Amino acid sequence: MRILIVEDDASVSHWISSKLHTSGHSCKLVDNGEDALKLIKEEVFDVILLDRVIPKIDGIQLLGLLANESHPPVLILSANDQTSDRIEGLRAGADDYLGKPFDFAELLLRLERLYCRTKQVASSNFIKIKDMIINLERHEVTRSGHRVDLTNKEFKLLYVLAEHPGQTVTRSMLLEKAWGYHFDPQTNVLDVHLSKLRNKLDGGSKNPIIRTIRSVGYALG
Amino acid sequence: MRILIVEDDASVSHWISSKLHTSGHSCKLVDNGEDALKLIKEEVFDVILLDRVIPKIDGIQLLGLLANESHPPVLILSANDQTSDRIEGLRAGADDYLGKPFDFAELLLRLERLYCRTKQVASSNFIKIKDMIINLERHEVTRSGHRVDLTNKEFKLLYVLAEHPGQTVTRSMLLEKAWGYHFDPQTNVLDVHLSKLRNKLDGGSKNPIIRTIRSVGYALG
DNA sequence: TTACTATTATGCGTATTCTGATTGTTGAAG
DNA sequence: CTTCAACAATCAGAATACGCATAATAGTAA
Repeated sequence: MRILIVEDDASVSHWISSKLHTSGHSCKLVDNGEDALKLIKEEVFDVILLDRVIPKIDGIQLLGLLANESHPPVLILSANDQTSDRIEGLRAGADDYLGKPFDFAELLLRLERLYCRTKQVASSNFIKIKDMIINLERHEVTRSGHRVDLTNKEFKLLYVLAEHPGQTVTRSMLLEKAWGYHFDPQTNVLDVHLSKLRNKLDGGSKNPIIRTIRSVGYALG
Repeated sequence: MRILIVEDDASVSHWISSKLHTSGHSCKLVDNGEDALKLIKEEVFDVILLDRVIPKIDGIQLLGLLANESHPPVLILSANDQTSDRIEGLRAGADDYLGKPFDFAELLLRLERLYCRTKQVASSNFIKIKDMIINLERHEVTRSGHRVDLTNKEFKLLYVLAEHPGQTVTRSMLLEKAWGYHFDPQTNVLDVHLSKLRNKLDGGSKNPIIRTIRSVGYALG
Protein backbone atom coordinates (compact mmCIF):
# COMPACT_ATOMS: atom_id res chain seq x y z
CA MET A 1 0.00 0.00 0.00
CA ARG A 2 1.08 3.58 -0.60
CA ILE A 3 0.25 5.42 2.59
CA LEU A 4 0.31 9.11 3.38
CA ILE A 5 0.92 9.85 7.04
CA VAL A 6 -0.17 13.27 8.22
CA GLU A 7 1.14 13.68 11.75
CA ASP A 8 3.05 16.47 13.45
CA ASP A 9 4.55 14.38 16.22
CA ALA A 10 7.71 13.13 14.54
CA SER A 11 8.28 10.33 16.99
CA VAL A 12 4.83 8.88 16.32
CA SER A 13 5.00 9.26 12.56
CA HIS A 14 8.44 7.69 12.36
CA TRP A 15 7.40 4.81 14.53
CA ILE A 16 4.41 4.13 12.33
CA SER A 17 6.27 4.53 9.07
CA SER A 18 9.08 2.21 10.11
CA LYS A 19 6.57 -0.40 11.23
CA LEU A 20 4.65 -0.05 8.00
CA HIS A 21 7.83 -0.36 6.01
CA THR A 22 8.70 -3.64 7.63
CA SER A 23 5.19 -4.76 6.75
CA GLY A 24 6.01 -4.08 3.14
CA HIS A 25 4.23 -0.78 2.58
CA SER A 26 5.57 2.53 1.38
CA CYS A 27 4.89 5.74 3.26
CA LYS A 28 5.26 9.45 2.85
CA LEU A 29 5.25 11.76 5.83
CA VAL A 30 4.01 15.30 6.17
CA ASP A 31 3.56 17.23 9.38
CA ASN A 32 0.91 19.77 8.45
CA GLY A 33 -2.37 20.06 6.62
CA GLU A 34 -1.16 22.34 3.89
CA ASP A 35 1.53 20.00 2.64
CA ALA A 36 -0.88 17.12 2.98
CA LEU A 37 -3.40 18.78 0.71
CA LYS A 38 -0.75 19.53 -1.84
CA LEU A 39 0.60 16.00 -1.86
CA ILE A 40 -2.84 14.44 -2.08
CA LYS A 41 -3.50 16.40 -5.23
CA GLU A 42 -0.19 15.49 -6.75
CA GLU A 43 0.37 11.88 -5.89
CA VAL A 44 -1.65 8.73 -5.70
CA PHE A 45 -2.10 7.07 -2.33
CA ASP A 46 -4.06 4.05 -1.30
CA VAL A 47 -4.85 5.23 2.21
CA ILE A 48 -4.37 8.41 4.22
CA LEU A 49 -3.54 8.26 7.89
CA LEU A 50 -4.60 11.59 9.32
CA ASP A 51 -3.95 13.03 12.74
CA ARG A 52 -6.81 15.17 13.98
CA VAL A 53 -4.70 17.94 15.40
CA ILE A 54 -2.09 19.21 12.99
CA PRO A 55 -0.68 22.65 12.15
CA LYS A 56 -1.95 25.05 9.48
CA ILE A 57 -5.00 23.10 8.37
CA ASP A 58 -6.74 21.00 10.99
CA GLY A 59 -7.56 17.38 10.21
CA ILE A 60 -11.29 17.99 10.16
CA GLN A 61 -10.88 21.04 7.97
CA LEU A 62 -8.74 19.03 5.61
CA LEU A 63 -11.50 16.47 5.29
CA GLY A 64 -13.90 19.24 4.46
CA LEU A 65 -11.66 20.45 1.69
CA LEU A 66 -11.39 16.96 0.27
CA ALA A 67 -15.07 16.19 0.65
CA ASN A 68 -16.15 16.87 -2.88
CA GLU A 69 -13.15 15.36 -4.54
CA SER A 70 -12.22 11.85 -5.24
CA HIS A 71 -9.55 10.90 -2.73
CA PRO A 72 -8.19 7.84 -1.01
CA PRO A 73 -9.95 6.57 2.12
CA VAL A 74 -8.96 8.38 5.30
CA LEU A 75 -8.30 6.89 8.70
CA ILE A 76 -8.42 9.49 11.43
CA LEU A 77 -5.94 9.19 14.24
CA SER A 78 -6.48 11.14 17.39
CA ALA A 79 -5.37 11.43 20.96
CA ASN A 80 -8.92 12.23 21.83
CA ASP A 81 -10.99 9.10 22.03
CA GLN A 82 -14.17 10.86 23.07
CA THR A 83 -17.18 9.65 21.18
CA SER A 84 -18.15 13.19 20.22
CA ASP A 85 -14.79 13.53 18.57
CA ARG A 86 -15.14 10.29 16.74
CA ILE A 87 -18.51 11.34 15.41
CA GLU A 88 -17.13 14.60 14.20
CA GLY A 89 -14.39 12.82 12.31
CA LEU A 90 -16.70 10.33 10.65
CA ARG A 91 -19.22 13.01 9.77
CA ALA A 92 -16.53 15.10 8.22
CA GLY A 93 -15.92 12.29 5.79
CA ALA A 94 -13.36 10.02 7.40
CA ASP A 95 -13.66 6.36 6.60
CA ASP A 96 -12.50 5.06 9.92
CA TYR A 97 -11.29 6.24 13.27
CA LEU A 98 -8.65 5.09 15.71
CA GLY A 99 -7.95 6.69 19.06
CA LYS A 100 -4.50 6.92 20.60
CA PRO A 101 -3.00 5.02 22.19
CA PHE A 102 -3.45 2.23 19.73
CA ASP A 103 -1.94 -1.10 18.92
CA PHE A 104 0.00 -1.27 15.68
CA ALA A 105 -1.66 -4.54 14.73
CA GLU A 106 -5.04 -2.87 14.85
CA LEU A 107 -3.86 0.07 12.82
CA LEU A 108 -2.53 -2.25 10.13
CA LEU A 109 -5.72 -4.26 10.11
CA ARG A 110 -7.86 -1.18 9.66
CA LEU A 111 -5.64 0.23 6.95
CA GLU A 112 -5.82 -3.03 5.06
CA ARG A 113 -9.58 -3.10 5.36
CA LEU A 114 -9.85 0.36 3.88
CA TYR A 115 -7.48 -0.58 1.10
CA CYS A 116 -9.29 -3.77 0.16
CA ARG A 117 -12.62 -2.05 0.10
CA THR A 118 -11.61 0.55 -2.45
CA LYS A 119 -9.53 -1.86 -4.48
CA GLN A 120 -12.54 -4.04 -4.87
CA VAL A 121 -14.60 -1.23 -6.27
CA ALA A 122 -11.86 0.14 -8.46
CA SER A 123 -10.53 -3.17 -9.76
CA SER A 124 -9.64 -2.11 -13.26
CA ASN A 125 -7.21 -3.52 -15.74
CA PHE A 126 -3.90 -1.81 -16.09
CA ILE A 127 -0.39 -2.27 -17.33
CA LYS A 128 2.50 -1.72 -14.98
CA ILE A 129 6.03 -1.08 -16.15
CA LYS A 130 8.65 -0.08 -13.63
CA ASP A 131 7.04 2.71 -11.62
CA MET A 132 4.62 3.60 -14.38
CA ILE A 133 1.01 2.52 -14.29
CA ILE A 134 -1.23 2.71 -17.33
CA ASN A 135 -4.90 2.53 -16.52
CA LEU A 136 -6.58 1.45 -19.71
CA GLU A 137 -10.13 2.08 -18.65
CA ARG A 138 -9.58 5.53 -17.31
CA HIS A 139 -7.05 6.48 -19.93
CA GLU A 140 -4.83 7.57 -17.10
CA VAL A 141 -1.13 7.24 -16.58
CA THR A 142 0.88 7.69 -13.40
CA ARG A 143 4.63 7.71 -13.01
CA SER A 144 6.00 7.09 -9.52
CA GLY A 145 2.66 8.09 -8.12
CA HIS A 146 2.37 11.34 -10.05
CA ARG A 147 -0.40 11.64 -12.52
CA VAL A 148 0.66 12.39 -16.06
CA ASP A 149 -1.81 13.98 -18.43
CA LEU A 150 -1.46 12.64 -21.93
CA THR A 151 -3.22 13.55 -25.14
CA ASN A 152 -4.98 10.88 -27.11
CA LYS A 153 -2.14 10.32 -29.54
CA GLU A 154 0.42 10.22 -26.80
CA PHE A 155 -1.63 7.68 -24.94
CA LYS A 156 -2.09 5.55 -28.02
CA LEU A 157 1.59 5.65 -28.71
CA LEU A 158 2.44 4.67 -25.18
CA TYR A 159 -0.10 1.91 -25.33
CA VAL A 160 1.39 0.38 -28.46
CA LEU A 161 4.78 0.41 -26.79
CA ALA A 162 3.37 -1.00 -23.58
CA GLU A 163 1.84 -3.94 -25.38
CA HIS A 164 5.35 -5.24 -25.90
CA PRO A 165 7.19 -4.20 -22.73
CA GLY A 166 10.93 -4.42 -23.07
CA GLN A 167 10.79 -5.34 -26.73
CA THR A 168 11.73 -3.04 -29.51
CA VAL A 169 8.81 -1.72 -31.50
CA THR A 170 9.73 -0.58 -34.97
CA ARG A 171 8.87 2.84 -36.27
CA SER A 172 6.67 1.46 -39.01
CA MET A 173 4.81 -0.67 -36.48
CA LEU A 174 4.22 2.34 -34.27
CA LEU A 175 3.01 4.38 -37.20
CA GLU A 176 0.69 1.66 -38.33
CA LYS A 177 -0.79 0.91 -34.94
CA ALA A 178 -1.08 4.45 -33.66
CA TRP A 179 -2.00 6.14 -36.92
CA GLY A 180 -3.72 3.28 -38.61
CA TYR A 181 -2.18 3.32 -42.04
CA HIS A 182 1.15 3.64 -43.73
CA PHE A 183 2.33 7.12 -43.53
CA ASP A 184 4.35 9.22 -45.85
CA PRO A 185 7.77 7.80 -44.99
CA GLN A 186 9.31 11.23 -44.70
CA THR A 187 7.08 12.46 -41.95
CA ASN A 188 8.30 12.98 -38.44
CA VAL A 189 5.01 12.97 -36.57
CA LEU A 190 6.23 9.98 -34.69
CA ASP A 191 9.36 11.73 -33.56
CA VAL A 192 7.43 14.75 -32.47
CA HIS A 193 4.90 12.86 -30.43
CA LEU A 194 7.45 10.59 -28.95
CA SER A 195 9.42 13.59 -27.90
CA LYS A 196 6.44 15.03 -26.12
CA LEU A 197 5.62 11.73 -24.52
CA ARG A 198 9.17 11.42 -23.33
CA ASN A 199 9.07 14.89 -21.84
CA LYS A 200 5.95 14.11 -19.90
CA LEU A 201 7.05 10.70 -18.71
CA ASP A 202 10.76 11.06 -18.26
CA GLY A 203 11.01 14.81 -17.93
CA GLY A 204 14.05 15.42 -15.78
CA SER A 205 14.14 11.90 -14.46
CA LYS A 206 17.44 10.09 -14.44
CA ASN A 207 16.06 6.69 -15.31
CA PRO A 208 14.11 7.13 -18.51
CA ILE A 209 11.48 4.59 -19.35
CA ILE A 210 11.59 5.12 -23.10
CA ARG A 211 14.67 3.85 -24.89
CA THR A 212 15.66 4.71 -28.45
CA ILE A 213 16.92 1.88 -30.61
CA ARG A 214 18.65 3.74 -33.31
CA SER A 215 17.43 3.19 -36.86
CA VAL A 216 14.96 0.59 -35.64
CA GLY A 217 12.44 1.99 -33.21
CA TYR A 218 11.74 2.37 -29.51
CA ALA A 219 11.31 0.23 -26.43
CA LEU A 220 9.83 0.65 -22.96
CA GLY A 221 11.51 -0.10 -19.66
CA MET B 1 -32.84 -0.02 7.86
CA ARG B 2 -33.83 -3.42 9.17
CA ILE B 3 -31.55 -4.10 12.08
CA LEU B 4 -30.99 -7.23 14.12
CA ILE B 5 -29.84 -6.54 17.65
CA VAL B 6 -28.07 -9.40 19.40
CA GLU B 7 -27.62 -8.35 23.00
CA ASP B 8 -28.34 -10.08 26.30
CA ASP B 9 -28.58 -7.01 28.45
CA ALA B 10 -32.24 -6.13 28.03
CA SER B 11 -31.87 -2.56 29.27
CA VAL B 12 -29.22 -1.83 26.65
CA SER B 13 -31.03 -3.53 23.78
CA HIS B 14 -34.28 -1.77 24.57
CA TRP B 15 -32.63 1.56 24.81
CA ILE B 16 -30.99 1.06 21.45
CA SER B 17 -34.09 -0.28 19.75
CA SER B 18 -36.29 2.56 20.96
CA LYS B 19 -33.76 5.09 19.81
CA LEU B 20 -33.44 3.41 16.44
CA HIS B 21 -37.18 3.32 16.10
CA THR B 22 -37.47 7.03 16.59
CA SER B 23 -34.79 7.39 13.91
CA GLY B 24 -37.07 5.56 11.53
CA HIS B 25 -35.54 2.12 11.53
CA SER B 26 -37.03 -1.25 12.39
CA CYS B 27 -35.37 -3.64 14.81
CA LYS B 28 -35.62 -7.19 16.00
CA LEU B 29 -34.12 -8.26 19.29
CA VAL B 30 -32.58 -11.55 20.31
CA ASP B 31 -30.60 -12.22 23.47
CA ASN B 32 -28.48 -15.19 22.46
CA GLY B 33 -26.37 -16.52 19.64
CA GLU B 34 -28.52 -19.48 18.77
CA ASP B 35 -31.64 -17.45 18.10
CA ALA B 36 -29.53 -14.92 16.23
CA LEU B 37 -28.21 -17.57 13.87
CA LYS B 38 -31.70 -18.89 13.24
CA LEU B 39 -33.14 -15.47 12.54
CA ILE B 40 -30.29 -14.47 10.25
CA LYS B 41 -31.01 -17.50 8.09
CA GLU B 42 -34.71 -16.82 8.00
CA GLU B 43 -35.04 -13.10 7.64
CA VAL B 44 -33.36 -10.36 5.72
CA PHE B 45 -31.54 -7.66 7.66
CA ASP B 46 -29.56 -4.70 6.53
CA VAL B 47 -27.20 -4.64 9.48
CA ILE B 48 -26.48 -6.80 12.50
CA LEU B 49 -25.57 -5.25 15.81
CA LEU B 50 -23.74 -7.91 17.72
CA ASP B 51 -22.68 -7.96 21.35
CA ARG B 52 -19.43 -9.79 21.86
CA VAL B 53 -20.46 -11.61 24.98
CA ILE B 54 -23.78 -13.37 24.64
CA PRO B 55 -25.16 -16.71 25.87
CA LYS B 56 -25.07 -20.05 23.99
CA ILE B 57 -23.00 -18.98 21.02
CA ASP B 58 -20.43 -16.28 21.62
CA GLY B 59 -20.28 -13.29 19.27
CA ILE B 60 -16.93 -14.27 17.80
CA GLN B 61 -18.08 -17.85 17.33
CA LEU B 62 -21.19 -16.61 15.60
CA LEU B 63 -19.05 -14.65 13.19
CA GLY B 64 -17.11 -17.79 12.46
CA LEU B 65 -20.28 -19.67 11.63
CA LEU B 66 -21.42 -16.91 9.31
CA ALA B 67 -18.03 -16.50 7.68
CA ASN B 68 -18.69 -18.64 4.62
CA GLU B 69 -22.17 -17.42 4.01
CA SER B 70 -23.52 -14.27 2.59
CA HIS B 71 -24.80 -12.17 5.46
CA PRO B 72 -25.47 -8.56 6.34
CA PRO B 73 -22.60 -6.46 7.66
CA VAL B 74 -21.90 -6.87 11.36
CA LEU B 75 -21.08 -4.19 13.88
CA ILE B 76 -19.53 -5.63 17.02
CA LEU B 77 -20.52 -4.08 20.30
CA SER B 78 -18.48 -4.80 23.34
CA ALA B 79 -17.90 -3.69 26.89
CA ASN B 80 -14.30 -4.55 26.36
CA ASP B 81 -12.59 -1.78 24.48
CA GLN B 82 -9.14 -3.33 24.63
CA THR B 83 -7.39 -3.19 21.30
CA SER B 84 -6.66 -6.91 21.37
CA ASP B 85 -10.39 -7.47 21.57
CA ARG B 86 -11.10 -5.14 18.74
CA ILE B 87 -8.58 -6.88 16.56
CA GLU B 88 -10.11 -10.23 17.35
CA GLY B 89 -13.52 -8.99 16.33
CA LEU B 90 -12.39 -7.50 13.05
CA ARG B 91 -10.33 -10.55 12.21
CA ALA B 92 -13.29 -12.78 12.86
CA GLY B 93 -15.12 -10.99 10.10
CA ALA B 94 -16.89 -8.09 11.71
CA ASP B 95 -17.28 -4.99 9.58
CA ASP B 96 -16.90 -2.48 12.35
CA TYR B 97 -16.40 -2.23 16.06
CA LEU B 98 -17.77 -0.02 18.79
CA GLY B 99 -16.78 -0.19 22.46
CA LYS B 100 -19.14 0.51 25.30
CA PRO B 101 -19.92 2.96 26.60
CA PHE B 102 -20.84 4.59 23.35
CA ASP B 103 -22.81 7.52 22.13
CA PHE B 104 -25.99 6.72 20.26
CA ALA B 105 -25.20 9.23 17.54
CA GLU B 106 -22.01 7.41 16.76
CA LEU B 107 -23.74 4.06 16.70
CA LEU B 108 -26.27 5.36 14.24
CA LEU B 109 -23.59 6.88 12.07
CA ARG B 110 -21.65 3.67 11.91
CA LEU B 111 -24.73 1.62 11.17
CA GLU B 112 -25.64 3.92 8.32
CA ARG B 113 -22.16 3.70 6.92
CA LEU B 114 -22.31 -0.06 6.87
CA TYR B 115 -25.70 0.06 5.28
CA CYS B 116 -24.71 2.42 2.50
CA ARG B 117 -21.54 0.57 1.76
CA THR B 118 -23.19 -2.77 1.19
CA LYS B 119 -26.07 -1.23 -0.65
CA GLN B 120 -23.62 0.19 -3.08
CA VAL B 121 -21.80 -3.06 -3.59
CA ALA B 122 -25.00 -5.01 -3.93
CA SER B 123 -25.93 -2.63 -6.73
CA SER B 124 -29.41 -2.19 -5.46
CA ASN B 125 -31.62 0.75 -6.01
CA PHE B 126 -29.19 3.59 -5.67
CA ILE B 127 -25.73 4.56 -6.72
CA LYS B 128 -23.59 6.96 -4.76
CA ILE B 129 -20.69 8.82 -6.29
CA LYS B 130 -18.97 11.51 -4.31
CA ASP B 131 -21.80 13.64 -2.94
CA MET B 132 -24.21 12.59 -5.65
CA ILE B 133 -26.89 10.00 -5.06
CA ILE B 134 -28.78 8.40 -7.93
CA ASN B 135 -31.99 6.70 -6.94
CA LEU B 136 -32.72 4.22 -9.69
CA GLU B 137 -36.23 3.35 -8.64
CA ARG B 138 -37.53 6.85 -8.29
CA HIS B 139 -35.46 8.31 -11.08
CA GLU B 140 -34.20 10.88 -8.64
CA VAL B 141 -30.83 12.47 -8.29
CA THR B 142 -29.42 14.59 -5.49
CA ARG B 143 -26.15 16.44 -5.39
CA SER B 144 -24.81 17.44 -1.98
CA GLY B 145 -28.29 17.06 -0.60
CA HIS B 146 -30.02 19.20 -3.18
CA ARG B 147 -32.44 17.54 -5.53
CA VAL B 148 -31.62 17.82 -9.20
CA ASP B 149 -34.41 17.43 -11.73
CA LEU B 150 -33.30 15.58 -14.79
CA THR B 151 -35.12 14.75 -17.96
CA ASN B 152 -35.41 11.19 -19.16
CA LYS B 153 -32.48 11.33 -21.51
CA GLU B 154 -30.31 13.13 -19.04
CA PHE B 155 -31.03 10.50 -16.45
CA LYS B 156 -30.29 7.69 -18.85
CA LEU B 157 -27.04 9.33 -19.81
CA LEU B 158 -26.05 9.76 -16.20
CA TYR B 159 -27.02 6.20 -15.47
CA VAL B 160 -24.82 4.79 -18.21
CA LEU B 161 -21.94 6.80 -16.83
CA ALA B 162 -22.70 5.77 -13.28
CA GLU B 163 -22.62 2.11 -14.16
CA HIS B 164 -18.88 2.46 -14.53
CA PRO B 165 -17.94 5.00 -11.87
CA GLY B 166 -14.51 6.46 -12.41
CA GLN B 167 -13.99 4.67 -15.68
CA THR B 168 -14.02 6.32 -19.02
CA VAL B 169 -17.13 5.62 -21.03
CA THR B 170 -16.61 6.15 -24.73
CA ARG B 171 -18.85 8.35 -26.81
CA SER B 172 -20.00 5.47 -28.97
CA MET B 173 -20.82 3.45 -25.89
CA LEU B 174 -22.89 6.28 -24.49
CA LEU B 175 -24.69 6.73 -27.77
CA GLU B 176 -25.41 3.08 -28.07
CA LYS B 177 -26.58 2.58 -24.51
CA ALA B 178 -28.53 5.77 -24.09
CA TRP B 179 -29.92 6.10 -27.60
CA GLY B 180 -29.80 2.54 -28.80
CA TYR B 181 -28.66 3.17 -32.30
CA HIS B 182 -25.30 3.05 -33.90
CA PHE B 183 -23.60 6.25 -34.03
CA ASP B 184 -24.21 8.60 -36.82
CA PRO B 185 -20.80 10.21 -36.77
CA GLN B 186 -22.11 13.68 -37.38
CA THR B 187 -24.61 14.10 -34.61
CA ASN B 188 -24.04 16.07 -31.47
CA VAL B 189 -27.01 15.01 -29.40
CA LEU B 190 -24.60 13.57 -26.93
CA ASP B 191 -22.73 16.82 -26.55
CA VAL B 192 -25.90 18.80 -26.08
CA HIS B 193 -27.38 16.54 -23.46
CA LEU B 194 -24.14 16.17 -21.67
CA SER B 195 -23.82 19.90 -21.58
CA LYS B 196 -27.23 20.20 -19.99
CA LEU B 197 -26.53 17.41 -17.56
CA ARG B 198 -23.35 19.10 -16.57
CA ASN B 199 -25.10 22.36 -16.01
CA LYS B 200 -27.58 20.77 -13.69
CA LEU B 201 -25.09 18.67 -11.78
CA ASP B 202 -21.99 20.80 -11.74
CA GLY B 203 -23.53 24.18 -12.43
CA GLY B 204 -21.20 26.72 -10.90
CA SER B 205 -19.54 24.17 -8.66
CA LYS B 206 -15.81 24.10 -8.63
CA ASN B 207 -15.88 20.37 -8.08
CA PRO B 208 -17.23 18.94 -11.27
CA ILE B 209 -18.36 15.34 -11.12
CA ILE B 210 -18.27 14.83 -14.88
CA ARG B 211 -14.84 14.64 -16.38
CA THR B 212 -14.14 14.96 -20.10
CA ILE B 213 -11.59 12.61 -21.57
CA ARG B 214 -10.88 14.36 -24.77
CA SER B 215 -11.46 12.41 -27.98
CA VAL B 216 -12.45 9.37 -25.97
CA GLY B 217 -15.47 9.99 -23.81
CA TYR B 218 -16.51 10.95 -20.32
CA ALA B 219 -16.10 9.71 -16.78
CA LEU B 220 -17.79 10.28 -13.44
CA GLY B 221 -16.11 11.22 -10.22
C1' DT C 1 -52.30 26.56 -26.62
C1' DT C 2 -48.59 26.20 -23.51
C1' DA C 3 -44.96 24.10 -21.45
C1' DC C 4 -41.40 20.89 -21.87
C1' DT C 5 -38.14 17.74 -24.06
C1' DA C 6 -35.35 15.99 -27.97
C1' DT C 7 -32.77 16.87 -31.89
C1' DT C 8 -30.36 19.56 -35.40
C1' DA C 9 -27.59 23.40 -36.85
C1' DT C 10 -24.02 26.78 -36.26
C1' DG C 11 -20.12 29.23 -34.51
C1' DC C 12 -16.41 30.05 -31.27
C1' DG C 13 -12.38 29.11 -28.49
C1' DT C 14 -8.98 26.12 -27.47
C1' DA C 15 -6.28 21.83 -27.24
C1' DT C 16 -4.24 18.82 -30.24
C1' DT C 17 -1.92 17.38 -34.27
C1' DC C 18 0.97 18.04 -38.13
C1' DT C 19 4.57 20.21 -40.99
C1' DG C 20 8.94 21.92 -42.02
C1' DA C 21 13.12 23.92 -40.50
C1' DT C 22 16.77 23.74 -37.23
C1' DT C 23 19.71 21.80 -34.06
C1' DG C 24 21.83 17.85 -31.77
C1' DT C 25 23.78 12.89 -31.77
C1' DT C 26 25.71 8.94 -33.25
C1' DG C 27 28.69 5.83 -35.44
C1' DA C 28 31.39 4.57 -39.28
C1' DA C 29 34.71 5.95 -42.99
C1' DG C 30 38.63 8.33 -44.04
C1' DC D 1 41.08 11.92 -34.30
C1' DT D 2 38.30 14.26 -37.48
C1' DT D 3 34.64 14.42 -40.76
C1' DC D 4 30.46 13.44 -42.55
C1' DA D 5 26.07 11.51 -43.37
C1' DA D 6 22.20 9.48 -41.41
C1' DC D 7 19.26 9.67 -37.95
C1' DA D 8 16.89 11.66 -33.89
C1' DA D 9 15.16 15.47 -31.09
C1' DT D 10 13.26 19.84 -30.69
C1' DC D 11 10.80 24.11 -31.77
C1' DA D 12 7.39 27.30 -33.60
C1' DG D 13 3.70 28.20 -36.27
C1' DA D 14 -0.12 26.55 -39.30
C1' DA D 15 -3.94 23.60 -39.78
C1' DT D 16 -7.27 20.90 -37.79
C1' DA D 17 -10.30 18.54 -34.70
C1' DC D 18 -12.93 18.62 -30.74
C1' DG D 19 -15.90 20.06 -27.08
C1' DC D 20 -19.14 23.20 -25.73
C1' DA D 21 -22.61 26.68 -25.80
C1' DT D 22 -26.37 28.88 -27.97
C1' DA D 23 -30.11 29.25 -30.81
C1' DA D 24 -33.44 27.29 -33.92
C1' DT D 25 -36.59 23.58 -35.04
C1' DA D 26 -39.56 19.68 -34.25
C1' DG D 27 -42.06 16.76 -31.54
C1' DT D 28 -45.13 15.53 -27.41
C1' DA D 29 -48.03 15.63 -23.49
C1' DA D 30 -50.97 18.29 -20.32
